[in-house]
Amino acid sequence: MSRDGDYAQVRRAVEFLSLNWNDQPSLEELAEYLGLGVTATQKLFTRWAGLSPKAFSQAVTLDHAKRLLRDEELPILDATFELGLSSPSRLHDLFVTHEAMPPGIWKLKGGGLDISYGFHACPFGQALVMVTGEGEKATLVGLAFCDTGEEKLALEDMQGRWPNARYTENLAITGQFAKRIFDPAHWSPETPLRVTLIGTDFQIRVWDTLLGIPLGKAKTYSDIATHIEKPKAVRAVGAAVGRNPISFVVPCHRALGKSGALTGYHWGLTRKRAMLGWEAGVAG
DNA sequence: ATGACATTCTTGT
DNA sequence: ACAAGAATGTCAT
Repeated sequence: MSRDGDYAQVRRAVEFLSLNWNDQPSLEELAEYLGLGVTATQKLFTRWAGLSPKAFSQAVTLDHAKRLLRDEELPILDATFELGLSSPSRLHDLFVTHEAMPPGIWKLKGGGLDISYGFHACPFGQALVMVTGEGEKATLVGLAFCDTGEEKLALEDMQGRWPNARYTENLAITGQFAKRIFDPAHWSPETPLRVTLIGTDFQIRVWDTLLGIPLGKAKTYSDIATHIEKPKAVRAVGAAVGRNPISFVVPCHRALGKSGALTGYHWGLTRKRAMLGWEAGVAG
């Protein structure tokens, strides 16, 4: 719970670090900017991500981003077989089973779909969770982020994607998902997270590819374009990645520009940096 | 560091 | 059908 409340300050820290990314700010400078003591700053970060401020600022540098890209190692995992089958590097990752929604539903813009939604505090601010189905068959269709006070905008953004669906607030249902997603202790292959992708064919192939990028790794937009056998569609890939309705679970934050630059993020570049830094802590 | 432009796919009209 | 735009990439300056 303290971890969730920390994001407001972590966000300021990440902003500060990316603003001054060229001249490695010292812990003292960071603490001063935050208006905290040096030890309070230390504690804030370890509580938030199990990462010291220094380790965190290293994790969000260009160099580190390039390192994520470099390790060629495995080709992108084929996302269609990930249930139960995992590479070592995936051991600590969030496990997901996913299916694509029949194109008909996409064309109807969510018509006939009942969606429960709810906001929950998470390490990256407020998470908007959207779920269809109940009990065993409940499946995640949307995940968005915003800062406290911007909930309405985020909800409108998401509702605009499937304007014909029926929306009901239901914190009991969405809370289960939130807990499972943001607490690495709940990540396990035995209880994979059920996810349903609603989008065009092209988008789904792109999101499929994203799901195959393990924690602690990243791919460039052109890597992804090559993987779906449309090597020149880099720009269209960027658009599709940005359109991803299940942010974080479908790890769109692991898509980087060829130079390692973070290029863009629908829910704010700062959040993308925070996610990568947080993941560096989870991975280590 | 900045800017022009090539290129592919989605989406709204 | 068509045109605009997108979380890119590359090359020139």
